[in-house]
Amino acid sequence: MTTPPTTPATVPTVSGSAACYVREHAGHTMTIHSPARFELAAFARFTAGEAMLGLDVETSAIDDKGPRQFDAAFTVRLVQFGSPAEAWVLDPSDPTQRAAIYATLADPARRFVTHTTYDPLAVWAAFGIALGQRVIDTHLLSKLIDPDERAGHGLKELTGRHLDDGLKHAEAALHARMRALAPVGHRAGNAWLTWGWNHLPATDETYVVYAGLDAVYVRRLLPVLLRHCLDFTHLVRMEQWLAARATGITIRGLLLDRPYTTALLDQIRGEHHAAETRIHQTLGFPGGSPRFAAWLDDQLRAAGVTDLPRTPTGRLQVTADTLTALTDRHAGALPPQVRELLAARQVMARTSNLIANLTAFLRAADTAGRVHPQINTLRAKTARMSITGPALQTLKKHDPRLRHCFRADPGHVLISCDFSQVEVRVAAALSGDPTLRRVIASGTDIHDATAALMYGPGYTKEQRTISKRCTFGTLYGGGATALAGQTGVTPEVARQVIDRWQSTYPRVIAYTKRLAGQSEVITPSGRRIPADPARGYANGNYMVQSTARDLLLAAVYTFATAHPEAKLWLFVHDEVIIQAPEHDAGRLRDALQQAMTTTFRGVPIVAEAEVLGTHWGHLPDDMGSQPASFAASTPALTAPGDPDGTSLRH
DNA sequence: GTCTAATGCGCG
DNA sequence: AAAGCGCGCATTAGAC
Repeated sequence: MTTPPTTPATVPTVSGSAACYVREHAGHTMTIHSPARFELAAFARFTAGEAMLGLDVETSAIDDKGPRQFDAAFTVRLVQFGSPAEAWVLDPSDPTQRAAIYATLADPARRFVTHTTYDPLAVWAAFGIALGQRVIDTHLLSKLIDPDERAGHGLKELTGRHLDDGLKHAEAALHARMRALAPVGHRAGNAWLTWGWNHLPATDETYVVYAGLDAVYVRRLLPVLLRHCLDFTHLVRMEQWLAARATGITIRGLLLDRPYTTALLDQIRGEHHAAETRIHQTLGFPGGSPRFAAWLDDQLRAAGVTDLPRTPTGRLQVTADTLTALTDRHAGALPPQVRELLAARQVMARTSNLIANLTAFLRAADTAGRVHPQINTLRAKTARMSITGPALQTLKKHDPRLRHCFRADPGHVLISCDFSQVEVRVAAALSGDPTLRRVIASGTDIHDATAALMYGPGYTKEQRTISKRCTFGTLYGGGATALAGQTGVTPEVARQVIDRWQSTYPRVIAYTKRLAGQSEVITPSGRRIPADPARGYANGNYMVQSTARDLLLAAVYTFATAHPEAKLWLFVHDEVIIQAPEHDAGRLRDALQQAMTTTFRGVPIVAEAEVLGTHWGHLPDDMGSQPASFAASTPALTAPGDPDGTSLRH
């Protein structure tokens, strides 16, 4: 693609800023109307002629670790509406323009195209309007076309690939402008960028042109991407529905039990500090320093302990894991004082992760005590979702104190439902392996039955464990080395176990072998996943993991559309958590379990639902009273409007 | 000290 | 023949 030079043209006006700017890229002329001289009648004519508008917003700078769009200081500085040839850049600080923005966004007949969910969230935060399914996301479409995150799904990359490099030029110009205007003291590192987003004048030509072109280009991109989606338009519909629900979860937010979280953090910090002080006072340097590793290394050498894990530069590796192994194996050989400092260092390792988590919760919460996690509905190649800010899918499950930080809204309870061994069931359904299908149909424990088939009815506990690992290893594409590494058996023994598993379920093996040779995996739902040429063995996992994800989506769709009174609260891969009115908990628990209990190609898919109660994590009774009371201390909260549909807050 | 890449560890 | 899969993010380690 050739790059004709940008043709800046400014339509002169009587005084001050121009009314509009004209830019030409690759033979495409685009007019950008400035907020400096807004004309309501002309804007109304423009919107009346466009059924689908490109939508983009420019906002104040965002701190990713904070409440983002839900921060009290967050503002939308510009709102842009675009057709393929024209953009209107509006400044909401002007009452006339604000009213025009509001009327356009709130019009239930109007559709928008944005890139990512950043803009719909900003629209909610600034105007209280939930766009719901009235918005289509080009990022979502791009992920359906190529689910590989590394394919480049940014708006600049996509428009550069499919249209021309006009946006890239506009962005470069904007950055140059920000650097040029940033005052002394706001130039180091990325400070100029933060300053620019917050303070660049709303009528600055470079800023206005950049903002307007974003809306034009996202609008131009839509039909190009849609053409690539013709083979899976049903997925587009489904994913758009899910994205709107996920945005609803983000908007509603999860209620943080702040008194509990704060008290817990204080307590853990106390433990951490005590351990750190003990080491510092004894040795004269902090437990986290490399000097501690060197000291410990010396002590271990003196005690005759060698052959320990080291970093590439030869330093002793000090992680929670290596410390535990060390204590388990060599504590007896160490003098009491060394043993004690080692234990203190372990406390530090254990508590630092907790502190990081709890701090992140509190930082992410808005003034009402709600966190608004970002949900990427198509993060993994397999379409698995990710949750960030905070990363709620990765909290240590066996320490219920972490999950206990989150609670249902007053008068509500949380209900969780998860699939039982869904990946094994999906593998049975897709491969059609008669033995595995029979095992599942019989309703007995899959791992018990597998061990019995492999070793006879008198199988040992160890044999059950290794055959279970073998089942998962096969689904993941693992081999003898991996199995040996996990179980401690020799690779030869692992090889024999795998052989036994393979002759028990030969059709599963034949199926994954067949998939391994393909350059692309197409799932039953029509999803296309490109294979990694060097790792064809991963294809089986892509297929199974992705299909399991789509079974969850189908079930959630069935449930959520039938029961709008229950609110989706969180997804954890093969588990969904909803929030329901307390008085309705039993009925909605049953309905959720029923929706998730289905049949896939003749194989039963089983799910189990459970009413969790007011909090996510359940504390054992002896932990309940530990950190300060929280039950009655939650302040009355202003309930946000219902963001699931297309609704208005005010 | 500051930055980044790798590692470790949490979840499924 | 051999190959564990998919994530997020704090910590660690090393370069500058």
